[in-house]
Amino acid sequence: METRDVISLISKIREKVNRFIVAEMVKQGINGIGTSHGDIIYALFKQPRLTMADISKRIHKDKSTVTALVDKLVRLGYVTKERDREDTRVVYVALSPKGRELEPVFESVSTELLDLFYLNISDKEKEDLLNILEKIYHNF
Amino acid sequence: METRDVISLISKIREKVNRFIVAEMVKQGINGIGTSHGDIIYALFKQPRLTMADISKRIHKDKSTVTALVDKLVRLGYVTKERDREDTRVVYVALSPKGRELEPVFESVSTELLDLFYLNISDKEKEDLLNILEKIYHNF
DNA sequence: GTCATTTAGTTTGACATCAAACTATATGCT
DNA sequence: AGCATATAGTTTGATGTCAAACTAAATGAC
Repeated sequence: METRDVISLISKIREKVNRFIVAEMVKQGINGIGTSHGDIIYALFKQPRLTMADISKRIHKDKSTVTALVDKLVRLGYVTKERDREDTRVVYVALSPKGRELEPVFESVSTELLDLFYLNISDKEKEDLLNILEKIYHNF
Repeated sequence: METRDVISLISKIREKVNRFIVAEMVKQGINGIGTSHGDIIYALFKQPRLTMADISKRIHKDKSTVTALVDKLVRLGYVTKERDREDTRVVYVALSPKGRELEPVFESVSTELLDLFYLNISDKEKEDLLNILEKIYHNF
């Protein structure tokens, strides 16, 4: 029960959350998608198209990582890549119809996750938690 | 500022913590060591020798991952591997003299990390944070 | 005592990830 | 206009990670 344990707890919780998400997706028949792929798809629900650089910034992953992640999503048929006509360096990523079908699945997994995550946590605790974590985040 | 953000914050904080640790180690002249290697060495400060299975359990990583991590530590000269005479399936991992020299470095990095992490966080907040995170952890 | 099962660890194959080097294109300066 | 610089993405190489298959050794049931 030392203060140091908080850091370890944070790692472990993150791990549990990731495993939960992947497992729930598999239960709903969605295979081969990790949390980073999910982050990309989630971003595309809100913005119909994003460049590789946009995605990199959004999901906090290196651009070369994004190349690999998006290429996998293309392979799985969830998104498409298209070059900009004017600035041919730019690539736009957008959801395919199959990708759009994931939205309700994501919604339900997200709901289940939050229900479990916040089980027996009061509103005040939720608020405190958010405030404290934000302070810590800004310390770095 | 939604409740959902907490999960994303946790991921980001964990990422920051890991980067901080690795960067501080490099500053102190220790290269090639990631946080998982650090976890192994840290465990060996407290227990003079551990089996591969012990380590796997301690650091929450697959046993095959532990094989790779420990082999790297052997290559870097920080630990040694030795088979048990009686049960030759078992391998003991222990710190080398070079590995033991890391203890003060770890101490100082750990202190710096905690100082930064808890900057401007009151004792009450620390306690609340630990309690809430423990509850969440046990939800999974 | 022999055979099945369990246990400890390694190997293999796949993939996420990053950093550095690279390609191609656009922009800016003169 | 022409060259230097900046920007967008990809490729390459290294590493951490897991799961599944594998090897070797110990345990247990009969």
